[in-house]
Amino acid sequence: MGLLVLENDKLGRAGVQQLREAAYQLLSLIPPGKVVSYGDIAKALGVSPRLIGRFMRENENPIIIPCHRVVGSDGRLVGYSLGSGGVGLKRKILELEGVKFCGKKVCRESFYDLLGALGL
DNA sequence: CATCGAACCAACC
DNA sequence: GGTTGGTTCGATG
Repeated sequence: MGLLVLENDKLGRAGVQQLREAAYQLLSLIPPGKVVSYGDIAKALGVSPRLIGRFMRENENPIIIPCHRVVGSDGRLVGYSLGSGGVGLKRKILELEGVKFCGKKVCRESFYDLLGALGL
């Protein structure tokens, strides 16, 4: 099953692009009704959370890249406020997916244990 | 719970 | 070289 490109010590310019692919894979393997935080992906890939955010924003495949399934570490809805109606829409989509909301944030149990799934 | 400041890393100017 | 992000965490009130 070899999958994902982990164990990167140093990343060059090309490495970043590879990271982008890995990030997309991770996002695509997130089950419906679950979400992950930028920090989780960042930790899984060993990069800074900001980098992940940039990947989502500059993503070229919004179809296979459910960026709306990515939320803040606290479960708060972030992003999606630049080009869309706002986090309100995002929340609606997540609710439709089956994600449980705790007031203004996503319930902790709705988080997908990405690190655990990767064996970290 | 809201705000401020600092850290991280790559891209952009 | 310095600033900016779809962030995060810690401290403060």
